[in-house]
Amino acid sequence: MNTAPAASSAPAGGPRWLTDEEQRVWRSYIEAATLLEDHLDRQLQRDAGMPHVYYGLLVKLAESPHRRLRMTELAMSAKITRSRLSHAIARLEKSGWVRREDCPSDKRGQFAVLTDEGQEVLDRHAPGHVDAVRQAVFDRLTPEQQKSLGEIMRIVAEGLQPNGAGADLPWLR
Amino acid sequence: MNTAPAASSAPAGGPRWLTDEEQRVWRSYIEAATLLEDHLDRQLQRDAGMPHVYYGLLVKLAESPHRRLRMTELAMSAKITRSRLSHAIARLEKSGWVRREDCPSDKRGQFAVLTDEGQEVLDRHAPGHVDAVRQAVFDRLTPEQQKSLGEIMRIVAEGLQPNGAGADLPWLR
DNA sequence: TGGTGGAAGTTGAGAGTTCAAGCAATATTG
DNA sequence: CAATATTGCTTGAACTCTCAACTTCCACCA
Repeated sequence: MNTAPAASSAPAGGPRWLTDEEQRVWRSYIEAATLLEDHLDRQLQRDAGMPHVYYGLLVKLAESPHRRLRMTELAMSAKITRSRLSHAIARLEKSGWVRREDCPSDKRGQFAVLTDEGQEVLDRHAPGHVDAVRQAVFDRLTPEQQKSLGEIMRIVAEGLQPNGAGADLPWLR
Repeated sequence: MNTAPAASSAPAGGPRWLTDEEQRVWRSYIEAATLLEDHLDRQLQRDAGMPHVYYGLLVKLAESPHRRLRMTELAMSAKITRSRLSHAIARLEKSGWVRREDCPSDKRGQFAVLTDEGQEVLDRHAPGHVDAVRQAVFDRLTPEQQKSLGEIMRIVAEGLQPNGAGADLPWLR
């Protein structure tokens, strides 16, 4: 959803428009990404009572030593801003799935800790979520396509990473 | 962000967990999608004063006959709900980039029409947006990868489409 | 022709996100 | 060691999105 004046590319320094084929690829990407995010959000909101991102946060915590992570680490790992994470953790705390703990070695620091309830919610709804992901993505792709998707997305993600040879951001603002 | 108890898959009817490799692919997808959407939103918000989705709506209108589309058609084409579109068009109307028009043949119907101002905003910011997309995606992928990405995302999108051999939804609720 | 069911679109409230500003604690530097 | 800059995280307001009504109008059919 974004480009195309008339023909393909401009003569010299003008904007390098997307070719028709590039446009088709981009459009497919946007559509799939929109539908997929929407689909997973809806599935998890219905079944587990939280959006997809929040579920992802619980998973990250569950995989971490002592089920805990510093706020900034969690934010970086989930690729979201600290602000967004602050609000998210506040909400997850209200639901009883996460608890905050002070960091002993740095009085500014906070740990987000997965509670037992949080772990239970995760255990209870993981199968349904995996199914949704399978049905929407993996079951429809050949092994080669899956591999390809992984490589492609890894490249794109790296390019947008604060460090990743591309950006100059102090990490997402 | 979502799956993995310990090993790969369960014996019988149990949930089919993602393999380690599938998990890596999925993680890469989520990260790239999150970073990309964030990046484009920020770019467009800064330069053009609207989020990526809204920009996409203007593009759809610009490509349509008489720069207009019925609300439902626009919503379907952009893969968003009617409700979301209603709010979005209200906002774009306030900004002066879109105007609503009654449909003569169906008194319930509304057209969303791109205004001249809207077209100008689009013309003014398209180059910057194309650049952003190129830098983040196309410049980093080989032609084969681009082709592959297109095929993969087309498949995923089709699977989540209301009709597309998969869902039973009255089109997104 | 007058119900009745469905389609088109909107609305408002609640939830989530962004952005800029802010506070407190740590690191750095002269 | 006292300024000063930086880091870690939070906050509130403005904005966007979702969900569940709700209104209006069309289409169908007896």
